[in-house]
Amino acid sequence: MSTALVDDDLWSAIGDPTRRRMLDLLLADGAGTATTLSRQLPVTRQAVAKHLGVLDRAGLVRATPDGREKRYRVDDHRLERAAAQLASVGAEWDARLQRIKRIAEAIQTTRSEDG
Amino acid sequence: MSTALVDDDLWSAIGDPTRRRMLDLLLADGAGTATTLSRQLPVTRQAVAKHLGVLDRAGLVRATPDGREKRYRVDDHRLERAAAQLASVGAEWDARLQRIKRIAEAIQTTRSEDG
DNA sequence: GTTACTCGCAACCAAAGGTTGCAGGAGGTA
DNA sequence: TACCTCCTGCAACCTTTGGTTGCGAGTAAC
Repeated sequence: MSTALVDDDLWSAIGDPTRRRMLDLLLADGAGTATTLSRQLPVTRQAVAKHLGVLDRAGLVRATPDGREKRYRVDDHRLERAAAQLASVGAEWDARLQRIKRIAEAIQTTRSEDG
Repeated sequence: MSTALVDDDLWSAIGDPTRRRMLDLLLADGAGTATTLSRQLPVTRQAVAKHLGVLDRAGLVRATPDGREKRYRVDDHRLERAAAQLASVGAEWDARLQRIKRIAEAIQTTRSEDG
């Protein structure tokens, strides 16, 4: 079962569209704070801060206190793992669909031979 | 930006773990009703029915009234598209990470040459 | 016709994403 | 030092969503 392979915390962390955009921004800029990210997003700083908390607990980002700022950076290994899980679920579904197609074709063939 | 390529309705439909398990079950069994699915899941029939509504509106499943039952089947094309989107987001993140690694290595090299 | 099973609707609850408002700490500057 | 600015964190509140229970209605089988 494809979902059995998936770390549900990791998945739910990347399941939210705002959090995915935040990861994109962090990757593009290298790092960012709740304030800088909120300036590039259609949500408030507090919403971003909550999301950063979720991503932090999921291990996808890590914080570095820097003066009065709290600078966040993507954890490469964790995001790689998340990317791999996405790909694996997609691949699993594809494989199932292909299997179903082959079975359907086999049934067609059998019917033609019978009829 | 990776998220820009993603149909948000489609993604949010497959973002829920229960809905992913439902898709897995529908693929494995070929078809199912709210009642049969709920028997294989840790949630009630009504919850399953709501999820089927979400999946239906996202186009990932289609319903066929069959006597007193309402039989649901996966829409192959739509799920293929969803799988492709998952894979593409994962691939995009991978590509960004690799790019960052190459840049980091280039900086290392430059520093060694300078120093 | 009665019994059993399925579906759909409505009310209700808890968690999550989002908002506003406010207090506090770290820097820069007169 | 005092002041002003900016970033952070906490708390209250609203709305959506995943989930529940309860109930009424239709279909199938005996």
